[in-house]
Amino acid sequence: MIARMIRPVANPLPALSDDDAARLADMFRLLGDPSRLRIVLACIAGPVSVGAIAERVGLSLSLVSHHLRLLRAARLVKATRQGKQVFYAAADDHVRCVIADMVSHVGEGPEQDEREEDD
Amino acid sequence: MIARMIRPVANPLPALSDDDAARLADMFRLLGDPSRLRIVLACIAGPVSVGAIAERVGLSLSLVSHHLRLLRAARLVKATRQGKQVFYAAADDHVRCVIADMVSHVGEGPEQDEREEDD
DNA sequence: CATACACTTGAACATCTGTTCAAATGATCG
DNA sequence: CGATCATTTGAACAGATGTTCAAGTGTATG
Repeated sequence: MIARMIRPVANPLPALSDDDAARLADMFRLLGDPSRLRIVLACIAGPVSVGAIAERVGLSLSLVSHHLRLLRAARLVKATRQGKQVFYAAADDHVRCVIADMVSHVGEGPEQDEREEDD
Repeated sequence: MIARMIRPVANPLPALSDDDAARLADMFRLLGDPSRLRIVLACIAGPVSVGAIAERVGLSLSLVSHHLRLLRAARLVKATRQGKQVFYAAADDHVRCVIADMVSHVGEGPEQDEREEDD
């Protein structure tokens, strides 16, 4: 019940420059890979070590690390060293919001490819 | 003022299945291409013809059509025929939200690649 | 110092994906 | 019907991208 709270009906999106659009696209592209997205989802849960992530999502340590590097560079996740381990967490609430919104969108309709729907 | 309204601090994101994650990733991947994202942005403005989009974003008719097909299949945009022309618009407010949230994220910090920031 | 653990890095490979060009479809008008 | 406009489609190509394997850091422990 409290899950789906007051949703502002979307900001006006003040005319992004082509450069801004490119930066945005970079972010979306990072979330656009299933493995990487699952890694991000694992990080949203809370600070998790690389090994824990790898096990959770069922990917090699190496691959997870590669992905984390990209996500870190884009500031989608942030890292914290603690002894031998490195813990990763979602950078801020925006990434959670973005994903939550997209979940809403997907949950909307079972996605069928039709030409028009104005009949 | 009314633009940035009450922002719920993000839904709990109720444990997505690997399948759901894949579907989500598909959506994000579509927004992850600069050309395609600019097309979506053009569609958010309001119902626009393919030709108008092509001119606005500076891409060939053919390419825009190819992209629109993918966006349509993912229900990110919806099409409406009107005479010879076909008008496209953003499917719903969710896509606007998603993009707006990502804008917020990018606007947050000028993105630098550091190992840790807990000092 | 040497060993072991946790993670990172680099190069190589196969695959996917955006783009282009040419041809085809659909719709309106004379 | 033939012509023309608006959009779509298919095949083909170059470049980007995810994945793997092997080797390289860095940190604690004995």
